[in-house]
Order: sequence, then structure tokens, then C-alpha cells
Amino acid sequence: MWEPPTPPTSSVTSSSSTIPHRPIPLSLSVAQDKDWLLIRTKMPVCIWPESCLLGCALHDPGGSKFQPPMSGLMMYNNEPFAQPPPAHMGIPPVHIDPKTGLPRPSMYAYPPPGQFPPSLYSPDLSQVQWRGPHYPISSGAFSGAAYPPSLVNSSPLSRFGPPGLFPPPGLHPGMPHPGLMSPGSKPEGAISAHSQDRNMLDQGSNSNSGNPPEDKKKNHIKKPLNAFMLFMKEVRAQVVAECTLKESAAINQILGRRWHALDRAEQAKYYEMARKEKELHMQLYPGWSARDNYASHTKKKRKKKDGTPSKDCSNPKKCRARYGLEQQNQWCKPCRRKKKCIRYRVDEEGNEYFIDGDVEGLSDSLATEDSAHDSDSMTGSPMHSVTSDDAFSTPSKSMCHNSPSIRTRTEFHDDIPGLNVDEEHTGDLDMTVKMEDLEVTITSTPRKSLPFNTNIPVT
DNA sequence: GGACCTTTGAAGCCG
DNA sequence: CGGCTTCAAAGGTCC
Repeated sequence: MWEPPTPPTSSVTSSSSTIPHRPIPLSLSVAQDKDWLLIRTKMPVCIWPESCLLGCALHDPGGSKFQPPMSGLMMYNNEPFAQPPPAHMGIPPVHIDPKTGLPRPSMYAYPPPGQFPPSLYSPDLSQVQWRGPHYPISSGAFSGAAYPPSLVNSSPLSRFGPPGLFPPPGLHPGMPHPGLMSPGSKPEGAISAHSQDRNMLDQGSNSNSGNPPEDKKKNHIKKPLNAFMLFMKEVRAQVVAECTLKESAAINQILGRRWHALDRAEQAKYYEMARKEKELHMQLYPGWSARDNYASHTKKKRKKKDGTPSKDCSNPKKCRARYGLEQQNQWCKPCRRKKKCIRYRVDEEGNEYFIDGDVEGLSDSLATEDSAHDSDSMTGSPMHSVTSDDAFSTPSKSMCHNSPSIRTRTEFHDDIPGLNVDEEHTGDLDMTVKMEDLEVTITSTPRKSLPFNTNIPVT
């Protein structure tokens, strides 16, 4: 049976209640790498999650895998989960009972309702109107007047989300579903999407017809959206509206956390939607395989791959190969980003060698960046991170309210005005970081005994 | 203009 | 079979 990981001990305390309501870059990721302590902020934290419009992901005790109150696992009610969650998310996928067509109960428990403010998890969800019956859920991807009624149900909850949110502007019934169109193609009026898509498929199987590259582009049949993608489509607009962010990468981080915070039943809806999507997709395109799309984007992906290696680093994932996924904290930053490994080298004679550990000039940024990351805490590695989570495996460039993203000790010093870090303390296991209106005290026990305390008195 | 970033989930690929 | 990779959406950012 799947067992939730035990989070490291940590605590965040606020000693004041008079601070103006504003998200502050308080989310600290503390990790211990080699012989020194790592600290970094990844995301601004709202200390008033209950009233914050961004209550979203910015505070996120529910979203974080490392919040002590969660007893190691986000729980949203007392009902047990029946299925283990996807390894990466800690929330089980909702498995649909093939007999009943309904989601099976889960064996994992959510916290009792009210344990955390609703806004903490997903303030918007209460506002998201699931109008009309939820089941059967339409596969909005293929809904529309042009589709055979047998293939399209009339539920208002479509791939485009609830009425009012979807379909998106410019899309009307009868239009081909954008998700099924090639990236470059645009809807061409009320053409039968079904027949058009069928043509696309047929043409796709006949690569000799017409201009091959253009046909390939036109014939591209996209994958059916999974549950999370459907969720994103629906909630994205709301998150964007609530948050000043516009960068999708950051938005998606929030969405990822909201997905985690989503009620089990709510997630079930999306899993069901995704299942319907897939079923309908299979009906519409019996011969289609995800493999087809692999080929259509080969050029793009190859370019990615080819661009990575160079003479002195033919393998872009040397750290991956050397350390494996279990020790991603050991990877250099480029490897973590699937880019050129900077530790793996080939000398002039062609001899391969690997710089294990810090590279001159890179030690701070690399080691710190790497070690502050996620999976270790989940996998039992010595590394610990207070906010360690997959959602922040790499810092986003733009976070809400312009919070600094502290990536390295050096950057930590440089990026935050008023921040004072005793350099010598960074080599110790205790440190105090002082900001203009914030004092962060971080304590840690030695590496091999890892209860971790993070006290953040806000002054 | 295209790749990247970022998220989760599904599916293909590969050893 | 497990681990890894790719792709799906989105739009700002970067080169």
C-alpha cells in the first residue's frame, strides 16, 4: 500500500498580527547540502491566506507536501483513498470503476473540512460554477453541432468548461475544436469538425498527398486532454484574473497547487472528463496513436536535443545518468533543466571525466540550486526542504508580487535589499536572515539526523 | 519565429 | 516491467 512520506519537521510562526495584508516572499526552501545550509525563496507566501485573493498557491499549506499539519499527506476529508496517488502528486488519480463508470473511492484521507480555510486550497473553486449535471460529462473537445449526437453529449460541462467560461471567444458550435487542429491552423467557419478531423486523419495516413509538410501540420491530431489539462483550461482564466501574473509558467505552478488542493470529488470530475475525452477521441480517431504526434514534432524536439550537447558534453543528462533520479539534488542545474551538463567533461584527448561536486565558479549557484530541490525530501534522501515540492523544482522567473527568487547564497545576498546574511553562518547549521521587516531564523540539526526547524518570526 | 518555462497525466519508447 | 521521454494548454520571455 502506498504510504505518504513523512515530512521533515518544520514550523513557521508569525509573531505579529499587525502586518498589512500582502503576500511576502516568505516561502523559504531550506536544504542542507554538503556542509552548508541552503535557503531560497521560491514563491511568495501570503500570510493571510484566508482573505487573500491569491490564497491560491501562495500560502499553500495544502499544496505543499511538507506542511506539518498535513501529517505527510494532503488530506481533504476523512474519507480514505482507494487508490494510490500518482507518484509525483501525492493525490491519487481517481480510478473509474469500469462497471459503474463512477470514480472509485480513495484510500487516502483528506483533512476534515474546515481544517484549512477553503480559500487556502482553492478559493476560486467555490466560485467555479458546476452548472448543470456533471455526468455524463461531455467531451468538449468534440462537442458541437457538427458532431454526431451519438458521439457528443449535451452536458454543459465541456472540455471548455462550464458555460460562461467556455467555449472560448470566437469558438462557436460547429467549429472544429481547436484542440484538434494543428497549431498553425485556424478554424474555418462552421465546417463539420468531425468530417474535417476525419479528413485530417485520413490525410494523415496518406502522407503522399499534397505538400507533405503542410499536410502533416494540418493533419495533426492532438492528444486528448488529460484531467489536469482540462482543469487548467477551466481554472486558468480565473487564476489569471485573481493574480497579476500572466506568465503561464507561473500560472501553471499555481494551477498545479490548486490541482493538488482540489477536492477529491472535484478531481474525479476531471478524471471522468478526461476519460470521456479519451473515449470519444478513440471513437473519432480509431487509428490514432500518440505515437503519431511524436513524429510530427520530431523536428522541434530533435532541435532541443541536438542543441544541448556539444563536443565536450555529448550527453545532456550526464548527471542524470550518474546520480539517477533518486539524487536529483546532486545534478547540476543544466542537467536538471535537461540542458548541457557542466560537470561532465571530455578533455582534449577525448577522455571523459566527471567533476563530482562543485565546479569552480559554479559551486554556489549549482550546488545550492540543486540541493534546494524537491524530491529528496520525498525520497528519503538526506536533503530537506521546508517547502520542498515538485511544483517548485525550478524557480519561476516571475512570481506574484515580484518576490525575489533566491537561488544561491550569493544571489540571496544580492537580490534582497536590506537582507543581511552572515556569511560565516551560511556554513553552519544555524543562521539568521534579517530583512527589513522580516527575520528568519533557520536551525538545523546535523545532516544525518534531520529534524528541521524553521522559525520565521515576522517582526 | 521558435524554443523555453511550468504544471500533471497519459502514453510511447527503450533497455 | 520500470524508467524515461514526449505531448497536451497557455502565454510571457528569451534568443
